[in-house]
Amino acid sequence: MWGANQLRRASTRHFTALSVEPTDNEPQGKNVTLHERIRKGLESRILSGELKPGDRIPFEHELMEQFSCSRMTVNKAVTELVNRGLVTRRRRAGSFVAEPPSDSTMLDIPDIQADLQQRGKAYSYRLLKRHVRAPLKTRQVELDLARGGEILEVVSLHSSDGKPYAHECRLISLEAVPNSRTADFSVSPPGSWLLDHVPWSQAEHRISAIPADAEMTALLDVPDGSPCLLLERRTWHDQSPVTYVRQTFPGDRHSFVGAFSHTT
Amino acid sequence: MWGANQLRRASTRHFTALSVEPTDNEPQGKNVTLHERIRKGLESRILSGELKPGDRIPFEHELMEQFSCSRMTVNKAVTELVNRGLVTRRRRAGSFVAEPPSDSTMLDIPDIQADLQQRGKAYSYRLLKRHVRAPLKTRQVELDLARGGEILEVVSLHSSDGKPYAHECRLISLEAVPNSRTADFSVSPPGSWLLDHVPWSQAEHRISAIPADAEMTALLDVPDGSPCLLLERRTWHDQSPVTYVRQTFPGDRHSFVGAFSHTT
DNA sequence: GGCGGAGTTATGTATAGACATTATTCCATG
DNA sequence: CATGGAATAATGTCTATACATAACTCCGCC
Repeated sequence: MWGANQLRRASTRHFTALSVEPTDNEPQGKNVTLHERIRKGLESRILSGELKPGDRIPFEHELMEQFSCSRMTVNKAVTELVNRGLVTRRRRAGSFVAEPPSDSTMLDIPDIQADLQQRGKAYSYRLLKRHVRAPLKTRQVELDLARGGEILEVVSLHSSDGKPYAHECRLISLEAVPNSRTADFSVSPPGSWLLDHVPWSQAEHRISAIPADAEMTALLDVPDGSPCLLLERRTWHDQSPVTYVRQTFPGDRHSFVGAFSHTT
Repeated sequence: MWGANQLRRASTRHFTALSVEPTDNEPQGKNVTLHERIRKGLESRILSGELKPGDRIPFEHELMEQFSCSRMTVNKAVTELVNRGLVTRRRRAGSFVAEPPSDSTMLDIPDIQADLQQRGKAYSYRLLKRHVRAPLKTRQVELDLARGGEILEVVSLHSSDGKPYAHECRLISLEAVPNSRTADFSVSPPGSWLLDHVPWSQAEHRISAIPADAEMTALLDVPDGSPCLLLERRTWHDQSPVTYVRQTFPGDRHSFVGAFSHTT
């Protein structure tokens, strides 16, 4: 009935991490509880990428020994990580780093693919441009990404049933993701590649409405000046910028839909 | 630097509640754990409005007795409610239903007020129209809201530093919120009134880009046909529709910004 | 070989008790 | 009357233990 994209997994529990953060090497005075220290220790190992999705985290009895505490305490820490979606547990087998949620349409384009297919549409993708270049000195976003090095620019077009669905211009930090230099983006979009290679990232989104310029008019097949939805997203991994993407959707054909609740 | 509105507290942990739900009168077989039953019991009393923000929930020793279980078990249940933001605790005093978060700009207009003031802008509000009417039979949204009765329509304009900021057309279910019939919306917007009177609601959002029509051109002071951001929101309380709102922002002046994270 | 059951292991839930912390009440003393 | 301090009552954390449950391993019997 309301249809269109889903805006899911949009949570801001940790959004402060984008500005300030406590450097993690167990500082903060003394009044940190034990289960919190255990949780934060595991959490930072997961978020930093040391423990990757699918990896087993230490058994509860190992953590008991390591922190010389009771099982209830480590259980509380791990249970909290399960609640936050970072960990899944399997009886007899152990506890494992969870796969990052893939239903975050708002977070990345490739889910448009799943979304479209769910609604019986054909998804297709076309690479328009791909090159490595220096950041523009006038664009702070590009300088942040480059961090002294170069950036990879990937421009592409996503289509639904053969009709243009979204235009995407993406910048990737070669500093943060060096092996993106040799990745193949001619078949699948960079978004899905990044999701596989850089899980557990934070993102900042900006949605606005803009008129179609000459380029969009041609690529998206819309009248000149017609309203388009512009979605900009900057993504970080472990405090360092990873990618910036600018996606343009024809405004009359698409919208972002999401369900929210006060209750978390 | 990125400025603009904040898209906060946007979480979808419970978004399935909008479609299916388990009616709550403790069904589901037998394999429901005790702390879950305790938590759900309190949760439904809070979400239904029986326990309002500021109310004290039973002491842990009372819950112990009521469910004849140990304190650790009720503690686990209440701790989970704290994690979800439904409850706050004060030593010696007890545990209380939390105030609903007010930083949810995306969820309601009145926070634009706070947002603007924070950035040194003057916020003003003007009521354009207000009347009670029957739902249009051709609009499913209005029929859902009315539930056999009438609906209240409130049209208003929000301004920043004297310049139009957003146009708002709101429908309120007189069935779900009967005392809105006599509420005064000439000074403060209906959004903030509703937040005070119907806390703990769920909402479904839709963001799209549309061209300004003649009415918006005049009210928002933008060129004819220029892109506008349209935010539609339907809100439920305890499974029943409360309000539908349609907010139009000049696209060149505003955007929605939010920070997200995979990690919850 | 394969099938089934016993044992093993790690998580899942719950208990009873201990001590700490915080904030309130209330009383005694100056 | 004010003020300091003890008693009190709630949550905050942690322990040691128990039993349940799921899933895997291994071994023996047909």
